[in-house]
Amino acid sequence: MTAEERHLRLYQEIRSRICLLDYPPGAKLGEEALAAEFGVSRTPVRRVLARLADEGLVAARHGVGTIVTDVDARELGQVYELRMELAQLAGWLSPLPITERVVTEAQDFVQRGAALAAAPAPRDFATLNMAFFDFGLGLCGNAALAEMSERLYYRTARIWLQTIPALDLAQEAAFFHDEMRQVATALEARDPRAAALIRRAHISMSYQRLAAA
Amino acid sequence: MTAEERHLRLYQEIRSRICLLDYPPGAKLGEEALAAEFGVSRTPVRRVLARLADEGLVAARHGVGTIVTDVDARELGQVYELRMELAQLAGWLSPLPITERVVTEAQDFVQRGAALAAAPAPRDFATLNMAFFDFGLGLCGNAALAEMSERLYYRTARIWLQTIPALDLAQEAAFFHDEMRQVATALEARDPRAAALIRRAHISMSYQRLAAA
DNA sequence: TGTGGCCGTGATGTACACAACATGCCGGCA
DNA sequence: TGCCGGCATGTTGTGTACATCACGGCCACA
Repeated sequence: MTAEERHLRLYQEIRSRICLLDYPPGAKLGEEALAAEFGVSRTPVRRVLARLADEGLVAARHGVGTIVTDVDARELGQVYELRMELAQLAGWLSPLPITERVVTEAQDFVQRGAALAAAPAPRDFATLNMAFFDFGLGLCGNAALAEMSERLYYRTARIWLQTIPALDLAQEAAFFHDEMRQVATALEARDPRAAALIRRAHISMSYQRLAAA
Repeated sequence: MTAEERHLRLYQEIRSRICLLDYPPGAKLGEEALAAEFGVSRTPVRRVLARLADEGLVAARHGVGTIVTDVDARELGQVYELRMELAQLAGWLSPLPITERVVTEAQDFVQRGAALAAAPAPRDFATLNMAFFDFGLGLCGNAALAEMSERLYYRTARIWLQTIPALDLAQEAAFFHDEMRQVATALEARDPRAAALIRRAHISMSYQRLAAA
């Protein structure tokens, strides 16, 4: 395994733990502890934590520790405002041709969404949401747009699991299932712009519910 | 001076050198050489190069060196497409109130633009362009949007100086001067959306001229 | 003379030791 | 009893030696 692959695995693993609240905001990510867990030295771990710090997910303070950051309301609103616009743009800037395989994947997501709605669990919800988001990135032919969208998504993804206790989990799962059904319908019609508009609408509604809670 | 400040200075300095072609695409950035120049060890330098690698400005290859990347035509087009949209969004998503000081700064940029048009020089051109871009970032109240715009700008900024020999330098300086005049006029009218639309228009026209060369 | 393998050289990647720093505790003193 | 200062402890930041890797030149051999 090459160095870059190791870095990517470590990065995605720790990022995932932050977004799934295995490391909640305020948690201390000890470099030594992580190094021991993954069987490497502090150096590659610091490389990953530096990247997470650049992306705003953690903050390293000398003599104290590397702390998972919190998401304040102002930042959250700004990120969602921008995410809405980018989600729509994904349907207009170089959308990739919708292949049969893409449609099949979308239908598979609908089924997984149905299973989630039947037995909702916060962690499964968040995991499926991340997977569906990654699927959406694959439909975007503009690499820069996909990169920015991913960066923004993961920047605030963790507040979702933080807010779930104040929301109706079953209703949220139903909304999510509906979103996937509508997106799948748009993709079956080979209409990337419709899919993008649906995504934008659901991001908007999701934020409204988040902000109200 | 704190560690983060040192990092930021080093980062901005090296990024500037890349965008001003002091380090042209293909150039090797030796960690040891940079460390010696700035009077530090390889460690902080590697921290900076890692960030530049994450942003796509350089590529570190084990056993070879850290190389300044080139910008291919497809990436350039996608980045400009997205930058146009973001430039317009800056006028709509939380634009900051336009103070008297902002107007004064804009008028100062117009004067500097006039001086540049009177005696055009590629490097001065690029430097003023970067300064004017940073000024524009300060008008955007959406921190996420400003961050993404900056990232995208610096990602392809170097192709400008690369393409200048194939363009009409005096004409480009005149275009740039016009852009600053129009933006200043919009800001004097306290109309951030007009300023944003002007920025978008000039990004679009600038790309058309770049792509034709 | 052409070619293939070996090795020197220099680069980035990793590990580790030490410096710099923040925090909390504990004891002395007013 | 309250407060203040020093110190122990643990953390991130830095420096440095070594491991790993790629490239290019050189030499042996066919």
